[in-house]
Amino acid sequence: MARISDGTKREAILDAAVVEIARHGYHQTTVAMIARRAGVADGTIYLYFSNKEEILFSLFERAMGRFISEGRTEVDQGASATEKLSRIVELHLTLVGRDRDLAIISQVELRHSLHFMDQLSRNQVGEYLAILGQVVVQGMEEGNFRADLDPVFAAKAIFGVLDEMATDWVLSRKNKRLESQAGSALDFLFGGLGVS
Amino acid sequence: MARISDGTKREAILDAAVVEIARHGYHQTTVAMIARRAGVADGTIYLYFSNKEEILFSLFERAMGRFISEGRTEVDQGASATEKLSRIVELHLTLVGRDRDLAIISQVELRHSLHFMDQLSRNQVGEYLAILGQVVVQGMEEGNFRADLDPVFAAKAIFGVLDEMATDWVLSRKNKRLESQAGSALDFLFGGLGVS
Amino acid sequence: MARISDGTKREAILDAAVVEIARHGYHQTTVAMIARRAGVADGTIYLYFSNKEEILFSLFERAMGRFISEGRTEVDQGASATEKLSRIVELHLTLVGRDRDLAIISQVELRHSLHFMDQLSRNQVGEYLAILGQVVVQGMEEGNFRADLDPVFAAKAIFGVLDEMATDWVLSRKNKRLESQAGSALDFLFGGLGVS
Amino acid sequence: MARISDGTKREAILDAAVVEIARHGYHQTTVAMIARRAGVADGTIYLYFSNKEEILFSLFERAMGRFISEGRTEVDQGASATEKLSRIVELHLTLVGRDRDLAIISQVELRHSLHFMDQLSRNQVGEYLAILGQVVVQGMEEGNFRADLDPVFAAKAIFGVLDEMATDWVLSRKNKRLESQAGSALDFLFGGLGVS
DNA sequence: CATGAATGAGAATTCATTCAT
DNA sequence: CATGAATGAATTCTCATTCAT
Repeated sequence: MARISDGTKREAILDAAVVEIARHGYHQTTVAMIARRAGVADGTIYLYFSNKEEILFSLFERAMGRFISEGRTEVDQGASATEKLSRIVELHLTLVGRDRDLAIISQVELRHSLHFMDQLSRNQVGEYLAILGQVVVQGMEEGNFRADLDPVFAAKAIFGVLDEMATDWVLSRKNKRLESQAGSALDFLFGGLGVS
Repeated sequence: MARISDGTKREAILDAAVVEIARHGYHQTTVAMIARRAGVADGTIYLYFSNKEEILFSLFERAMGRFISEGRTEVDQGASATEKLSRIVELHLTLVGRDRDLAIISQVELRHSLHFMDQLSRNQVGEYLAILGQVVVQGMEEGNFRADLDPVFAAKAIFGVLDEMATDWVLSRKNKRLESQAGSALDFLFGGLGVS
Repeated sequence: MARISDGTKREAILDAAVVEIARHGYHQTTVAMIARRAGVADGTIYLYFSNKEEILFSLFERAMGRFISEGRTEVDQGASATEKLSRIVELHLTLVGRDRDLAIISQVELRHSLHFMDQLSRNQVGEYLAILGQVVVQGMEEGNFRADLDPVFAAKAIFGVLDEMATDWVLSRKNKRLESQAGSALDFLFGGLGVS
Repeated sequence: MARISDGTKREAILDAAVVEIARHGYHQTTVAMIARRAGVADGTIYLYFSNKEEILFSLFERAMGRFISEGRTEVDQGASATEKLSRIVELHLTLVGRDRDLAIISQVELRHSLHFMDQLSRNQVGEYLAILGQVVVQGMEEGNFRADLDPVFAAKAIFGVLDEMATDWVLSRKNKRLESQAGSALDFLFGGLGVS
């Protein structure tokens, strides 16, 4: 019966869902478990979400919302592509590394099904890739990035590196901060293996 | 009542599982569906696998087996690290791109749960990363790769790029061959964004 | 859709279980059969019992509860041991003979397994034997029962006679009332075969 | 693949069944378990028994066979009823107490279902009760047993006492020999509680 | 006679979702 | 808005039994 301080019951449900799903996995988490942790009745969940899957979607949207808005802020600042990318990388790793439970969900639970990944890819991830692509284009225009790159491909490659780092961090239970590797990441992204 | 194709019944069950799981997702696939497609009785499944999850594990092992053995072959050949990596990248993309159903499973269904990913990561993926790391070390020793790289990190980054490409290919239903992007991938891996 | 008879849904389920299990035996009785007779959904059973076996346990407890409480009442009344035993014997036979379905369960179904009998023996039956033993002790102290008896053994012997009568009554489908044999039983218990 | 020394495969199967059923209970014992212990293939069981239940029946018959034949021998010897009963009681307790596994089966597993108990009661147990009844009649004719007894009832009472002793011995895991209580049993059977 | 791989019917149990209060 | 008791569809897994070899 934990009463929620900050605000809406919807938020409380999402907060509870993050913990339960990160701990037990989406399929092992029952609606009742989420309800109990959120301090509401089972049925109450359905006043805010039309079904269990929508909780997962909403979870993701809430998290991705911050992600993109902050990412876009970086991009919108007048910096150079090099600086922008640096900031995005750091932001990505910082945001993911901030909340392990949420990271588990975004790196593992959210990838449950083709259907689900499709949604992510088409929407939020797609938007994120678009932002990355814009930065790459800018870098090329500024003459700082190689001219022979396909920006769409490069965006995916960047995302791939960051995503793998995040997954690796989730799976290794070390306490090392994820963003501490931002330097190595940028180093690799900027120069690759350094083959001339 | 499809007759067993390649020989053993176990293989037939795995073959059937690939198709059904790729098509419907692991959780929506019932053991009965796999049995029907394999042309065996439901109970027969349990003569070869102790439970449903073990089918998924076995699926992965079978696929990863080829993967690693072929990957190791590339590495064991006396070529330079640059050549080795080229071959590995092509092999990776070719193998994944060869069977879309299997790719769906490896890129999506196999990542069902933390528990499951842990297994993958600790075992086969870990071994794969080790191979990549060795190639990076070799490249550094040969003077072709930058000396300031952390080989472990670089291996993960390479894997991240390839893995993202694979996932992207699975999600985009285009018919474009996955290995056709091997050149772009190598280009990126070798030189990154080209920031000097 | 039989409407609940006595009040609570739990009772309705137990009532239904008595009938079904007596009629078909524990193993041939499905949870669905009990649910249907009780007029509830299958899942509802599990709101009141954690599994099928617990229904059987609860059945027994409910029945044995009355048994012991009434038995103890007899003992607690200030009568002589001879009178007490008479009353207990009559009560035992009357209670068992009152409901043939319940008798089938207590004499047959409840003795399913070592595990199960252990439970019974350690708990309710043990308590019942203790009561019988107390009566025997009292009878000896009053000088009405032989002094050379082991009360613990005597209690078991008494229980054995009553239990065999009950089982015999269940198996013989005659309509003869079980308690009509109380006289013979007491006669035997008091004097045995009359060997001097 | 233990090869059986003494004789028939049928016996080996029954021997194996006694152990497995005593250890795990009838329902938890699979035909495969019995087959493995007997050192035969699953299918072989069905060359000797038409189904699983028949194994249980046969088990009982084999055991009861000795029982009755030895019991009848006692009766057929020219002794007095008092002596006969003494011998029967000792024999009963000795035979049951000789093999705990078999005792578990006869006291617990064999009482699985109404259907099953019916069979027992109508056949072997019925015959055993008949023998006991004859002894009681003889005792009355000899003037050693009370004249006012119903021999049929007395036989059941005697059986009830012995049966309860056997069950009690099975459930109490003490090592005390069952036949060591033959004296107490006879004492009780001959004189009851000694109420005059 | 013996085998043991294959069968497939069968049942307990779970849990997302509803709806009367 | 909130509740939580009730629902009942859905699915894994077991195992007695068969039968081709």
